[in-house]
Amino acid sequence: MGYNCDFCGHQRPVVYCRSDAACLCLSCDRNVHSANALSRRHSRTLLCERCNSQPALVRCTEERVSLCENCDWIGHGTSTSNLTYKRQTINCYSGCPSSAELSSLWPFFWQSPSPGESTCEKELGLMSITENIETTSWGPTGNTVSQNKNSAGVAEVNNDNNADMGSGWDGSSSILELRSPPQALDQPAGVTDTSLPKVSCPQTKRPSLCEDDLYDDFNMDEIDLNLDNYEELFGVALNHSEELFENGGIDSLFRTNDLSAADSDCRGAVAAEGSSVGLVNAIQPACSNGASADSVMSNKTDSVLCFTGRQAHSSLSFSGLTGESSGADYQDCGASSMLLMGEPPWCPPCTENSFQSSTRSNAVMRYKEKKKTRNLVTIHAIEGFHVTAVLSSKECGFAFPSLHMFEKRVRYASRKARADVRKRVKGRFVKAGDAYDYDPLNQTQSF
DNA sequence: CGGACGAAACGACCCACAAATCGTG
DNA sequence: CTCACGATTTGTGGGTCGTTTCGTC
Repeated sequence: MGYNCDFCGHQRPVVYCRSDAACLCLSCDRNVHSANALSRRHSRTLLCERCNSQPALVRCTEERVSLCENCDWIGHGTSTSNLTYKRQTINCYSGCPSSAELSSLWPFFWQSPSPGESTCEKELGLMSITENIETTSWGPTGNTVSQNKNSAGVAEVNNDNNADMGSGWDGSSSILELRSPPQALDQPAGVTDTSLPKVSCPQTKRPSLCEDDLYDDFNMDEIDLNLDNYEELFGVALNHSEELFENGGIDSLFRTNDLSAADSDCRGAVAAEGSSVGLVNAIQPACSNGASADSVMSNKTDSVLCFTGRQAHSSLSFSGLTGESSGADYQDCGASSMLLMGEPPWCPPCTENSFQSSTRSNAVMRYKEKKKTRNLVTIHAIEGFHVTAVLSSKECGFAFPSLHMFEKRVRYASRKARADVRKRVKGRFVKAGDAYDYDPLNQTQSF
């Protein structure tokens, strides 16, 4: 991640593609995401103008700068003057919007002095919309450019917590609003508003999240481990996942996904992001309502909660063979890295440990009991999943640059197919014609 | 309570070779 | 500048082995 376009390497990056985890200039964004129908579905947003590595979530109208969650928190979250900063939520787009539509989506963007001066951006004028009503994989009603026009491209968020707190969570919310509720962005540091409801999505009639909910209803073990097969996870019914969505407040994120079977690869990414984000969102109000940040983040047994998040990711991503995730995964999957930093912006540190020790120990016990079966479920899902989802770079028209998001994703189906049928000796490939002890084709010993 | 021991889990490594990438003319 | 060609690098999966973690005595 740097200060040049990840694709062309010399233009200044302007937008961030979550699906590709790439920072792109507008020209490359257009080129890359017009390659095929799948790439057109990628959800993009502005790049953080401060760190130049993360997708921007908000636009500070005072400083006229687009900021990611981290930079926004660093710049405003700890400052008492953050109340004076007026910020706007930055919406995503997909497809290949024209310059006019981009300007409609991000009116501030074209006022900004930084982007748009290169020939790269001038090409925008030649852009043609092939899917101007292209729906993304995220929004319940289709997070489209046209949809965003209704709100002038921005969902204005004041620092008044009471002002339209739930606007980002209604049926027309955009992906960004789903990921980062306005109250999380603007809630002053160190303030725990006990008047806030316990639900993460006040207007979506989600069940309240109490401490027990955190363990019982929201424990991924209760959900993903019951999956008999991976189809159940990504099937139409989504029976078990329903529980996740109900409890995590991301139901609308998935139900309306109209992804084709051919796009199942992206579907995995959707699941990964959605799951983690939902967890973060659900954890947030729980913390802000008395659950100590320290109890969540720092103790040895804090793994109860942290692993819950890890579970959500590893179980649904269908790519992490190890079943565990690194910190980078959280970054990539869209979850706030604050979760890893120990001081989430929505959860000011406090010393009181509000978790009952017995409750925690019970949760630990449940975790340990189910730990063994977890990986089996995940691996089964992986085996049946990426075989059908993988496309080679030739088949796709371009290489996936976001491989670090899912470390074990197969990049080249042809190589996998060859490796699958290659003869081995004790797991190692052998030269063609040599004696072998394992033939994947007939599964018999040839000695 | 702490050390010793075994079991389980985990990750790194290896192999051949076609495909992808790079460098040169 | 484009193309062709050779050299180099990459990536793929199953088994093995060393290390770490966990549980029991």
